[in-house]
Amino acid sequence: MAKENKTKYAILGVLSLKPASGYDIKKFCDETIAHFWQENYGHIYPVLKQLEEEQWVEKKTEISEGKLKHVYSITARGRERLVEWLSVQPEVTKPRYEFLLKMFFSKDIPAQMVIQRLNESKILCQSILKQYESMEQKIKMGLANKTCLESGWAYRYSTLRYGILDLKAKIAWCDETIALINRVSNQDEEEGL
Amino acid sequence: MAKENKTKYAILGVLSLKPASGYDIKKFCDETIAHFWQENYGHIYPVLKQLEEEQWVEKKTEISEGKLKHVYSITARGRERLVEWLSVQPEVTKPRYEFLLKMFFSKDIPAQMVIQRLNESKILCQSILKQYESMEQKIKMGLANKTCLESGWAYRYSTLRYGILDLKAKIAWCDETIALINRVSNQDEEEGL
DNA sequence: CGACCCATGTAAGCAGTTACATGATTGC
DNA sequence: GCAATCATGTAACTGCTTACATGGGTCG
Repeated sequence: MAKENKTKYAILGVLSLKPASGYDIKKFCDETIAHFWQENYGHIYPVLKQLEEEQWVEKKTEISEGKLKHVYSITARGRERLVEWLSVQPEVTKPRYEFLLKMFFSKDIPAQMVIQRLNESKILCQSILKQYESMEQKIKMGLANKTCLESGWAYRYSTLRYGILDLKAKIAWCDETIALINRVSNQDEEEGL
Repeated sequence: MAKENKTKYAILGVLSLKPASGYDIKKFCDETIAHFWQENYGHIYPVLKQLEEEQWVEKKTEISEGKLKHVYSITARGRERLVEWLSVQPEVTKPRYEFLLKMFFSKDIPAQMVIQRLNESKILCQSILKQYESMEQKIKMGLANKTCLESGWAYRYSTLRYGILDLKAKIAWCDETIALINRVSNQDEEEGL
């Protein structure tokens, strides 16, 4: 019943790269996979406890510089589960796009307001796209220097590429939608005269 | 605290078009906005009750052909709330893409399996794209016949266009990612020799 | 001395999903 | 007679979010 807990596998994935604490996991999510995945402490810590009970991960408590740190590492059993999960074709995610919901019902607000919102969205997308593209450049330079040729770079790179293609599509959509609404609302005015 | 209930506004939006029962609302979601929004009875009915208490909607009980039907219509107050919600720039949705999460951590499964999954995704996207494009054709024909020139068609049309551009981007991404993984795994083999 | 990062966790609570329960009508 | 569609709801449950609580270290 209800949805499957995907946080489990996200944590398992992060730990498959190297052992980490709850804090480290959160940081990794924010710094590296934030464009398609988010986690928060309120979910990470309880799920880590759960994973420990299921023996998918192991806890080691370290004390360095007076600071307490719980470092978790993936077990053999955990690695099996991870591979099992990786091997299953993911279900199609059916996200709920609030901005499209608003767009769909927007006839009751002024067209100029809708266009303004679209422009704001477009500008935001463009700025994120710039960031992604500079990340892409860095990866490409690294490749040229052969400094990041460990196995798996291509998978990580592809998720960035997804972000880039997705943003470009969104920007194109904003452009064509602005043009469409302008055309239609001008037409309405002419008919109104 | 917690997330805002967006179902409220989705229902309000549907009722702003015309009065409907819970059943009708569900049907509308499935038939018309399913590509970016889903609802289920387990949420619709309780939220309708809530909206009635807040006097955003009104209930009228009809009995036709022995069947009980609760028809809800939006009130003036409800329309105000809807316009208020429409006027606010939606937050950027940060969806969790399970397929990208898997992709990111895929180095532990065979490259050929990843490619197969990508191919399956691509084929699925293509078939949905075909459906969307035939819907688009119908709308365009309707426009030519001037049969659907009520205000607001452009907004609904734009949501379909979003679906189309999005799917095209996904298909392009599948293609380039398959090519990338093929290139990298061939390279690995050569180095292995 | 205040801001910021490191570090760990709990509690409350809503949103949303799935399964269950019920029954009439229509059409093959 | 059986499946599908119309029609309304409830119950149980989980996933995830947000706010709260706490405390040490570092740097300007």
